[in-house]
Amino acid sequence: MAPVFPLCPEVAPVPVSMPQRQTSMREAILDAAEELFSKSGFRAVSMREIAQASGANLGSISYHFGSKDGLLRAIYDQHSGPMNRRRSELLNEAQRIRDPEDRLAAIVRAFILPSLSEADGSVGGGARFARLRAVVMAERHEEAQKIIAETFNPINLAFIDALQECLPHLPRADIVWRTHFLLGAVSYTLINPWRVARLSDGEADGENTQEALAQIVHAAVAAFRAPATDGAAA
Amino acid sequence: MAPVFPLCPEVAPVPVSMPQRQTSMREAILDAAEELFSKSGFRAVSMREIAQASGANLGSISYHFGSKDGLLRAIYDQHSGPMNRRRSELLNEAQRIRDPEDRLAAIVRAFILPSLSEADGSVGGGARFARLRAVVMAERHEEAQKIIAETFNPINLAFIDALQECLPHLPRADIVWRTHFLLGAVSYTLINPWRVARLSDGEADGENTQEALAQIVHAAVAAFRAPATDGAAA
DNA sequence: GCCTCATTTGGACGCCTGTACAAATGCTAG
DNA sequence: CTAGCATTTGTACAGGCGTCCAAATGAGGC
Repeated sequence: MAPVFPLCPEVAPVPVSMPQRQTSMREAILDAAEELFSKSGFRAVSMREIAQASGANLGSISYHFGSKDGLLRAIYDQHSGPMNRRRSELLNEAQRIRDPEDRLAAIVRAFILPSLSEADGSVGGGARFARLRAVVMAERHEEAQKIIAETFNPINLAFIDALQECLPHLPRADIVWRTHFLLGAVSYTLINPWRVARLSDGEADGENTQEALAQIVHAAVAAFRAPATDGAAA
Repeated sequence: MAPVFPLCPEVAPVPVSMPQRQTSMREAILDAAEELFSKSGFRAVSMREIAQASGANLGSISYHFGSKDGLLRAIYDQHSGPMNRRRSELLNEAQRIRDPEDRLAAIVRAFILPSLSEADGSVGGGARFARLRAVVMAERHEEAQKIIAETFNPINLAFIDALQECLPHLPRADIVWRTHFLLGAVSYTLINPWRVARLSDGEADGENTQEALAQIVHAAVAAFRAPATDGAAA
């Protein structure tokens, strides 16, 4: 017997209005799984942990998602649509800016904002999902990498094209490299937010989204504005 | 086992003297474990896989290292000394440069070169170990994070101090942030070297150490040279 | 009322995990 | 050659894992 969690989050000591999302068990499982995966990675979290955290039965997870991989894919399906839509909108907005300097900064911001902001129109916000992506990517989980590539490569290429338009003098390879570094900086910040605070003795705060966003945009814009990298400069 | 990373162009075909290391079983286990951990992370690799890859018996691993955590710590112990020594040397060298512009670039290079180069004076080179650190760090393995912080924070702070000396006008928080981004870019490149090639249609090569080093140093120097980030600019 | 279908439940399955340990082996010194 | 110690071997263990399934439960249409 496992009488740990009798009944669930829905009829629990919750007031009335806010927790509207917890209608179905399926969503509770998705939410709990995303939370746990983003915190500890994919492999380290067991289906039993997810079951307990969501108040669902172990078998219900299999019933709704088929397998652990299926659960992961469902999480991606839930988020990739809204996130990419948001990024497209922001990119379009940014591209309408005439001044190339301002446009560059706006594009960079549009590129990373949906990954850093807490609200992206879907449950849990974009930051948690972005952290999940970063952590799972680092695990080199094959299925996840395939999904990520399929889902995010097209929009990433659109951003690279937009950047190329701002910086016509740069070889495309340089732009790709710097975009890659930008993604790395975001990932690293999402995975290890506390490191900034530790290295700065609390002067900087890695968990402050606004601060992180301002710092990263500023640094990235400076990097993009640098002249072409001479390969022989090594 | 499969030689998966053809990353290094510099000292590849050494004929006679190098591969004498395989004398003891203990070293064979360390080598195989580092290889596997750096490729797939800590949790995903079982002791049985390590045993098979190293040609050792499962029990021998317990005998030499006590536990799986012990094995991980042994890997860190093997590398952290040489790597930090190398970084200190390079930092000292860099700091002797008079011209602040050249000095900045040299410091950045000294900061990351031991993590990217294949040879750091210890078995397997620094790149594999750095990749291991990046992957394990992303797994949020507690023991590993403790070890990493203990081992690398002091030298990281030394680098930050050196950078501050080159850039006295910058608030320390800005320097910490940009150093953090630099680490993120390196980690991301080590974890996903192929992404650069995919995004650039092969025009850029993420597995080419020299190219990666040149690109990352160039971008980072530009970022460091940027004026202070105004917090209100968000 | 009953029938139906979606969901939930508890448990079982086989496999794999890290660890422990007694026995066998190999090497080195006396 | 033999004694002693370091190392290697094979195996056993207890427990966690993802998956699967038959039975129980629930709610809505007739």
